[in-house]
Amino acid sequence: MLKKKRDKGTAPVNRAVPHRVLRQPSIKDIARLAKVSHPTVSRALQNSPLVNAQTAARIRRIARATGYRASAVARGLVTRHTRTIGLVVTTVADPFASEVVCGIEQTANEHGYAVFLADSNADPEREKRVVQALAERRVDGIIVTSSRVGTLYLPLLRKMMVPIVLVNDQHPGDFVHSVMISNFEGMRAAAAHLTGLGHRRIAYLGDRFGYQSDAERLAGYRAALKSAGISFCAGLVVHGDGLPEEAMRATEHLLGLRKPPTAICCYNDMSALGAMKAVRAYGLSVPGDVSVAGFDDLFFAAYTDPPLTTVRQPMRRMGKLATESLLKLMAGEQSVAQIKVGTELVVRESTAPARTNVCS
Amino acid sequence: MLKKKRDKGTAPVNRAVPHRVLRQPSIKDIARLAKVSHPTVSRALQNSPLVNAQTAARIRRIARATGYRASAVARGLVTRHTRTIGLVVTTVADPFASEVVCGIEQTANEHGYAVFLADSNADPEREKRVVQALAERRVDGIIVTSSRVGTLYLPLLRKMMVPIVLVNDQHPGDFVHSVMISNFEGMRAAAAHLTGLGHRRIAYLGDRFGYQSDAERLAGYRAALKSAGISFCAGLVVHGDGLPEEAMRATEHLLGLRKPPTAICCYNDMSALGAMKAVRAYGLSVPGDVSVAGFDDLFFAAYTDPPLTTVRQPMRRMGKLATESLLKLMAGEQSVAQIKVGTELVVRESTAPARTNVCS
DNA sequence: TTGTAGGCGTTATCAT
DNA sequence: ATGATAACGCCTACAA
Repeated sequence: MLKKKRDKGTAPVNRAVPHRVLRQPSIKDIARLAKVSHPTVSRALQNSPLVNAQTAARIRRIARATGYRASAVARGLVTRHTRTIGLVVTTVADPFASEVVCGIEQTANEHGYAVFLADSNADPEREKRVVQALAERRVDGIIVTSSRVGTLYLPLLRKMMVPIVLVNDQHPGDFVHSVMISNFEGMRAAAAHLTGLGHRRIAYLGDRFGYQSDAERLAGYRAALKSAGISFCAGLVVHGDGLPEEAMRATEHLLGLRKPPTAICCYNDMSALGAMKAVRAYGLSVPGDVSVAGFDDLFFAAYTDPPLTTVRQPMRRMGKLATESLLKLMAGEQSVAQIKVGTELVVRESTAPARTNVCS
Repeated sequence: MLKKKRDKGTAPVNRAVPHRVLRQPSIKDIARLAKVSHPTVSRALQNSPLVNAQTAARIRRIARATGYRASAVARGLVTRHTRTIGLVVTTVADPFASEVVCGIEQTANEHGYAVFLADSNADPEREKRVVQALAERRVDGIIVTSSRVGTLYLPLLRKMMVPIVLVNDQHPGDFVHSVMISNFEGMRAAAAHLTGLGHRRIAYLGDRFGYQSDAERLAGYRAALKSAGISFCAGLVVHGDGLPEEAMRATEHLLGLRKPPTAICCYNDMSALGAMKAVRAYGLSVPGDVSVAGFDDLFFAAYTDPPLTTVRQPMRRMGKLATESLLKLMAGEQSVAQIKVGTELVVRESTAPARTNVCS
């Protein structure tokens, strides 16, 4: 029986908490059982060719029988890398983030890396704290998704001396490594789709916390307008916070305009959800009276009524790309600094030709 | 400058990968700088009263200046606990799971614990592997959410000697610690709401992978029927996989029945999403022709058209409760074995009185 | 109040 | 092919 050494001689009563008094077998235990030295056990378990096949087999058998698992923490101490990455996210409880997280976790896992999940709640202070915590845990690399504070703790990240990859960060980055979505092209495609449908009064419903991505999408929207010969109207640009609730308010404002828009380009699908609800609440119909387009193509986009026309972001793949980039960096290789991934316009039924009598 | 010792004498060129050749400062570095011994540094940084206030201040200043952060891996080796918990989830890319994960992460973080996120993809083999990986990393405890294979690797978990808490596991558990939702009462309330509205032909759209929870919800549905004096009709029970797509198919089947239901109780909101779409596609309206009720109250429930009547699960709180339970267990305290959390019926607009001419 | 010595469970470097 | 021995960075006695 394996007991903590410090308990020796004290007849340790197993009181309700077995896991605190018992110890997992160590490499030395296995060595003793196999009548070899610990290094030999270590070698055998790593399938080193240097060890006799029979001894190796015996050692492995014993290891399996005892349920021995080498301690990654002890190994990490000596090898100086933990095969662990830190993943900082504003919140997992967001369908966009959770898809990215999923892609990251999968890829990391496939390469033998474990991931520490850290939620920042979009709170800069908390974000700094969690990064500190990751540093203490000696992660080999860090991925930060949709950080709203990128630049804020940039020096902090620098000091950690581990590679970092950003996914869709919201700040104009002097950061070396990141994977970003084609915000400009994506939104331009959505807006162009709308102008192609004959819409002339098209609104943009942005995200005031989106910074970089919001600016790029707005620019894409303006570019599409320009191409269609439609002059930009600042009054048709409103901002929510990327969530349905605020998007409803912003949409109500739009609908109350003397000359309301016949179409709305939303920063993301969450906003589109709110926009559609607001249009209905106003007694109008989507897309009969106003067309609505989203951005992201979250799972629910195909199930709204009407199904949402939106710009697809390959979220899982973005997570995968970020992880692969980080993996390279951690291996000491070079990696593309700015990975840009393309979007795809998914036309569903929330957008329709503008009604001619409404056109300006 | 701190360099890896092994590089000494070799004039190490800093080639593109600073983090592999540099080393983070260790406690000894700080000790040298502060002209004290390492234990003193250790004590100072832990705010031990045993160390002179001025020396402590000086040490802390130096530590801060150098960006020193004690290595959690070294500490873990000696203290024999890592302040780390493992979180196994079938997939994070699921709005239900991600809410629970969020609650867990928050609570763990507040208590100084880091969480390893492990995705099992509902694959038993993969689930076993990730648990092994967690064992190697010497997590202090494990939370498994919505496991479909609970019993399968139960012995494995036993061997790890760390406490485990399950959240909504899908297998009748002989597991000691878990937090579960009141499936029976929740679904009974939803179905009772429907019978109260005058519905007599009410269908149940379940989840064939839900096992335990599906069985309980089905039982709740049957209980409500019984209370209303409605005899159970097996033909009105269909099963999807908890996702919209399959729910659509199941709903189409229901709608094609000679005597189709006027209301559908769905296993979860995702299924309800599909059910509503199928009803519309069939040329019928929700709730005009058929009422639809969900379960979970995911964020989109308030934004569907019509807004979804559903049974709320306090997902974040469930995560919090699970974590608190695990925290107690890890501290060697007792904890309630089976925590049951209540639901709340949220009546929105996807349910309405049955049309009298349709009643049987 | 501080320093010295040992050990946590591995891997790495030498011998043999 | 195997075994001593020494790190890794920290904490915890115990000694001074």
